[in-house]
Amino acid sequence: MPKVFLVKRRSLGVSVRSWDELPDEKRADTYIPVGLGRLLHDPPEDCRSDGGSSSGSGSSNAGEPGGAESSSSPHAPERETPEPGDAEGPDGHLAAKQRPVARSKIKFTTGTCSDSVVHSCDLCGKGFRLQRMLNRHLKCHNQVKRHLCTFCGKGFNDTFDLKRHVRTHTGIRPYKCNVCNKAFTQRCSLESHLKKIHGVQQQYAYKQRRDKLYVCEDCGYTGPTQEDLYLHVNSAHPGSSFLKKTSKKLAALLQGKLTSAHQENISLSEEEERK
DNA sequence: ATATGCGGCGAAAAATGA
DNA sequence: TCATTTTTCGCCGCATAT
Repeated sequence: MPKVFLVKRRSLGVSVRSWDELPDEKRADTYIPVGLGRLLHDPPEDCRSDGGSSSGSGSSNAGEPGGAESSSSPHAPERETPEPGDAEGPDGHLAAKQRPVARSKIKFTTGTCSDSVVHSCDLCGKGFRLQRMLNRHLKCHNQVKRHLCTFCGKGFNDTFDLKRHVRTHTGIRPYKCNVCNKAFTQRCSLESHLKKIHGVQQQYAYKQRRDKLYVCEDCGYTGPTQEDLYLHVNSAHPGSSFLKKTSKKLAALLQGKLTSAHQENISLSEEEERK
């Protein structure tokens, strides 16, 4: 398991987080911050750009055990040519890139030392079993972030990281504590809360997958299955991009169900009418 | 085979309480 | 001011979709 070391840098911006107007019970699941509308037009300091999230600009290296090299700026690769349509938001990627860095998490790695490792990163020496893992890792060294937050312009390498970030703007908190009803945006936050506050230890092995929760990013609705979520989105948010992204297979399957259910309803109502 | 999505870990930063 | 809790996010492993 590779060891990583995070180096702290003083935050430059002032936090905009302000959920204290509402009690947790009320902001559970979904809470759209009052200032969101304003935020869209006037992004606060803290939410500005990435720039440096991981590709820290000139942070000091606070000691690197094992002599691994920093994965960030000192050896940062030349900027890759952005792919077409890549990181070019509606208001332009440049705008996002020019914003000052609010927070910096520079991750240093010592690399993985294993015989099975065949693909190693030229920039930080980290090794991976699979080429595709290395390919993805290389994005960490890239200062251009492909996925931009439409609310604040912050960029991410990973779509899921962006999705997760967006919840801080939409206030969607799918993970609810069943003891005190407090809600969290991430499962690990909930689990940490359960452990520290309620002394509830999760019955999962290291890295064991939990039951997947299907979350509607439009309203915070959570369902136990993908089908359940699809049906919800289909009826509540017909224009949602989720529907476009749903796999064709599942969509066709569910559409079939919907249609047959619909036809069943029609024949039922026709029958009732006849009566 | 490759790309994408998601879950999970872990750590920094921020918030909150004593 | 310090300790504790919560929030946020970087990045890796795995599963699934393309």
